[in-house]
Amino acid sequence: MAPRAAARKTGRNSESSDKVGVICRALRRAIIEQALEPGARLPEDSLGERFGVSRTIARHALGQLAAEGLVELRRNRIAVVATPSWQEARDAFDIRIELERLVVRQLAGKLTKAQVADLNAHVDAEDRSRDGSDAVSIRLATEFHILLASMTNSPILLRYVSEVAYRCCLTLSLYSRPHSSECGITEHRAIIAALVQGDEARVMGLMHSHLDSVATRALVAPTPRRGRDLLDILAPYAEEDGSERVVKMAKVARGRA
Amino acid sequence: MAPRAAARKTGRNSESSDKVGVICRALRRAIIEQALEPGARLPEDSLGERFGVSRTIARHALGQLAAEGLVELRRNRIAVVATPSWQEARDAFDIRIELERLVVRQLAGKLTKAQVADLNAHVDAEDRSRDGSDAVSIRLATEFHILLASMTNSPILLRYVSEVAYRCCLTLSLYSRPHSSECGITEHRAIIAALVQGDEARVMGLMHSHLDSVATRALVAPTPRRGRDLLDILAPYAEEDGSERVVKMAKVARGRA
DNA sequence: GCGCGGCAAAGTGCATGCAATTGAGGCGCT
DNA sequence: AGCGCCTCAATTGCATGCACTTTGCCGCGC
Repeated sequence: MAPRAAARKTGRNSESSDKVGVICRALRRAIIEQALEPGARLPEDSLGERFGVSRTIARHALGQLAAEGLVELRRNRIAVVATPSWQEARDAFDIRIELERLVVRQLAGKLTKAQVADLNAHVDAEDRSRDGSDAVSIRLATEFHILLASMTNSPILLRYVSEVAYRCCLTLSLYSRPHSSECGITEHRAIIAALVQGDEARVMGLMHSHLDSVATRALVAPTPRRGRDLLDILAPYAEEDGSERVVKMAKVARGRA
Repeated sequence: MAPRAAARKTGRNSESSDKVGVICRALRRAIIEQALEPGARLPEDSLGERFGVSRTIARHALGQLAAEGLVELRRNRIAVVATPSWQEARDAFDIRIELERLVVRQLAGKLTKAQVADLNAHVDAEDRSRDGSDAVSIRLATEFHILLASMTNSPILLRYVSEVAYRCCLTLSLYSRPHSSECGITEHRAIIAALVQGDEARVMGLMHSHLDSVATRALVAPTPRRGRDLLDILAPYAEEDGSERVVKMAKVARGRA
């Protein structure tokens, strides 16, 4: 009733109930903070119950997350948090390096005062988080890069950088030593400075070496060494019945033998 | 029953009924062949009816395509084929250039005989398609790049190259002159040759200039000039109720000129 | 003691039904 | 005629129900 009168409210309303989005964001965050480890089971019912929605919605959210590579969906089986292979982790970092070079190239010398302030505030938050849990500082480090990407005003670039950064973040929980993280903060500050200064080549170099160092520091072992990895190694063998599979970007790469 | 015995069949079965995937592939293809123009409406019921599934499945497929940026999903409104802005088209090409440089860098000098044969066969097909419809040759040109990406054995790279290539393909139907396409074929052959020869720098340069020339040749006008563009231009203004919105790649474009 | 076969619980795959929202045309008012 | 309200068909948002698949478990035969 009074549809016309309510129409004004509708605008605000349209944002409010994005249930799928809420679940996606929550899960993404839980995954990158390692509250959900790779391999963790994500049954639709439990998800639905936890978030107060039906399986339909939970399922849809899992679909989105699977499209982003954070979740693995196997037919008739419980969805699990993705467990990227070491090779996939390397590939993700390679892609990320190129994408973020693009980001800083577009941004060099073009940041507004407000944006610089935002960036500095974020790095300050990173600094403060060094006392807290590792998980939070890893998340903040990742979000620094996403914040940067959001400043390009390129929705596409933002989306790809976000995705690949989350994936890289996920791999850290698999292949990195317990340590890490705090080291990147000074590099973040250097990147901001170089961006303000506006030297394209220099800032691209900085970003490149920053990510490269994170990658090589993080991805320590050519073969994963963690509790679950026997299962990981066996997975590709146990999976198939012999028939070839279309390039579904599923498991093609595993074979590094 | 006889679950153990039936297990053999299950393997074959698992491939057969991927209804969501079937719909996605069909729609993707229809979109890049311009059977579905940007702005075309995609109601869930019609889709479901056409493919013999329920709305639930059609909806899920639309969700996936929206995640890939081929479809725009607005709450409580009919889904439509995406209508990227000119700027988004440029951004997509920029990203694509970087990603495909990565592809050829990984592939240079590492192609097997079989792979080279596949590539040549594909380009032959492109050649033959010059008599046929523009749509098909555009699709084949795009698929050449995807074929290349699939040879890297990096599922992640393959996924991103595919997505961004499809998006670029989509923009061609909006911003390019009727002409085009056949020109790229000789460049494809040159790239294959350089890959076989194995000169990394050279093949990266070739790929770069190939894509760059496609982009600049294709994206002719800084402001789109096509039937529906008054609506396009007005869309961002008509959209909001004043509250800020994160760059959400929102666009409104209804057909019906 | 050990493995095989089957049963039951858990979980997914999908369709359908109902409420809510939107968009468009009709109707009256000015 | 022009303008705005109101109503209704079209369409989406979401939950629920049913069938099928998978998996763990228990008992049976060897």
